[in-house]
Amino acid sequence: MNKQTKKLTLDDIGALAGVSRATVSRVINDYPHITPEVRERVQKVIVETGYKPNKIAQSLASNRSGIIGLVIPHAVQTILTNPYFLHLINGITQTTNACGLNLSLFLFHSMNEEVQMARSLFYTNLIDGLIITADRKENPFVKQVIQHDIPFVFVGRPQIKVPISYVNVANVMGAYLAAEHLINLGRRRLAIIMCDHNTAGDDRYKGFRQALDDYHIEIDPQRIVRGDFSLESGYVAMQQLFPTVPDAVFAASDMMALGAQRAIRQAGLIIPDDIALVGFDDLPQSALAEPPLTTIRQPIEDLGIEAVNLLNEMLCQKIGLPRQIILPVELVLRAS
Amino acid sequence: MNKQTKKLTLDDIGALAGVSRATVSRVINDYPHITPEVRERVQKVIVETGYKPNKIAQSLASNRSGIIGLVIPHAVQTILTNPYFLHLINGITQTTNACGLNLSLFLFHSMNEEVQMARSLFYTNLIDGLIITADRKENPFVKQVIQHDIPFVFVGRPQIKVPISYVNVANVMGAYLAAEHLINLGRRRLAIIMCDHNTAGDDRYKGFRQALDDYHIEIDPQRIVRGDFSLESGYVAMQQLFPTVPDAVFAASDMMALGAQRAIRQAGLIIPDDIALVGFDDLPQSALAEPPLTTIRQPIEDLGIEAVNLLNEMLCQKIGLPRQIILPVELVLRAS
DNA sequence: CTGAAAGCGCTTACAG
DNA sequence: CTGAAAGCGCTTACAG
Repeated sequence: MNKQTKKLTLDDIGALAGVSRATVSRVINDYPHITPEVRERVQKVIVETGYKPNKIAQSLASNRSGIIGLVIPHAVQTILTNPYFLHLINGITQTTNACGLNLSLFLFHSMNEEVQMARSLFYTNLIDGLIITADRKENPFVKQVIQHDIPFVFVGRPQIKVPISYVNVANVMGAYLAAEHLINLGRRRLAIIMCDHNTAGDDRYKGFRQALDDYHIEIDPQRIVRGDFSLESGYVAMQQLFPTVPDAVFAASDMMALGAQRAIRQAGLIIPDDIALVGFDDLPQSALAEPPLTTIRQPIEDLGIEAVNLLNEMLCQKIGLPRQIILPVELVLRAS
Repeated sequence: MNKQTKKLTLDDIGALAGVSRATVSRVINDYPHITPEVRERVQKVIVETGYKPNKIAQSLASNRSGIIGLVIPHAVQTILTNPYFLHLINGITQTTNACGLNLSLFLFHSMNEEVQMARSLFYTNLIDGLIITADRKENPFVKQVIQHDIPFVFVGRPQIKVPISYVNVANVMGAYLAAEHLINLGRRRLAIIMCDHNTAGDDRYKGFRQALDDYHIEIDPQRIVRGDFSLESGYVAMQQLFPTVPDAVFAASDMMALGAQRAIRQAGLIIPDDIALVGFDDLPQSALAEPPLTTIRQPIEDLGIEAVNLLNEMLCQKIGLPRQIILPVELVLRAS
């Protein structure tokens, strides 16, 4: 059955339909000026034979592979515990599937691997464009990619002065909303578990401070502690915070908030009675936490969708200048 | 700079090195019989120019794209909450990177998408081989893929009678170990939260029953309840179990165990004093649970590594017949 | 509107 | 050991 049939080519279809291979190619590529009857005849043969063009040959001839790469710089620790990437990939694949694009995954496990693979990414003509996650401030890909003429879109704001295309969520606004909410709750001894490993952390810190400024609330420097976005670091950070007796804590990520929550529980304190707690991300587990975590929801899946759409427009030459897309966030009220 | 340089071709390198393009191709592909000096001269030019072969052209000429596809049938719910896939992808990319293979991701969001994309997967010559996750018993890909001549490896045991290649963990043995551990703890009122959505669930149930048989322990049918591998389902299942007063529960997945754990805590019971609880998977969050969850660790990352290696051998024609690889699991002692 | 032909950048028998 | 040449299966000016 299928196993024996030789692979059909454009010429075969042309012969069967009584036209040239050029014409078959044109109907496949929706070239407009074709006599309707001819088009129909060809399409009939294509359907009957189940012909599918050889994508590799198409790529070589058209200089377009239809493959985009998702680059996740080495951050294994993060990726393995963080559902963020799953949501992102979900949004991305949804959109590539819809656009007829192929998604190639470049996940690096060491700095070395990163450097090695970068070259083959840029030079081998396999990939039409790149979506790159901006996970750290010092992202070597940022510098490398802008020196080449491969189209790319960052997910998250990269730390760089030149204008480039990226999609991001409103981190500053989100943190502002979180702080404002805590203030509206009547809390005044606000604390923050921040993280300055990437620009998202920076922006969230900025939004938090902005809200305090706007509401003329002072913050004790002792109530500003750092984590690394992980649950463990949130746990430790919260313990550093206890001596300062905060009545409200904003954790710059849900994972850290979940860690803080555990420390709070173990200290015998009640959320939100003793300490109000707000996270950032709205991970699936946050809704399931005990008590459910109030947090800032960011539309991670949409980030993936928008990234692909933006890149796709760049590939179709519809866009010249770098473009930035900022997606809104929202406060999700739960325990606090 | 880089932006202006025209892309080099084999001919360019040949001209620069004073040899034909065929020779350059041969040194690039490590063809053995080449005069050392010629090889060196060519390699020098390649390094100096930073030449990288066009992969698309290589693919067309060699009929080998170097791209393998990871197919995740539509199971969005699962994938989004389950770190399993992240570990798997991590193992897979580690190995594809090392082998010089490219990984293309095929994640489906509906049955319809699955059917549509399947054809282009099989017929467009883009993909050399497939790694397919066997997430459900009714996996339409199983039937489709075996009708084509594309090499493939399943991750997990598919429900099918014909012999095919797959990598799997010792589910039966793992569940046996779990039950045996509970028995050794002196428990006799054993219960199981099972799931029959896929063969992993079946196998775990089987191993559990086997241990009970071997130790001549009866099980009250009321103590056999079902979930769907999710936390919520484990929570609900545990509540069904309370009336049967079990002193030990084996949950066929950590997510279900975590749900059960919550139900147990809310019922005011203590783990392991009142109820011993064992899960299966060893997710990152299981070690962080309160109390830490005793579970069966499965080497998910290794599953990815072995899958790629097996597929790669198939692609290199080193292997003819279908092969099955079963990776060991181990009991991880924590609270229970 | 359609076809003949060149070309995309490689690989690989076939000679020598 | 190395080169000339054909070929992989498409796309796309160029004519007509």
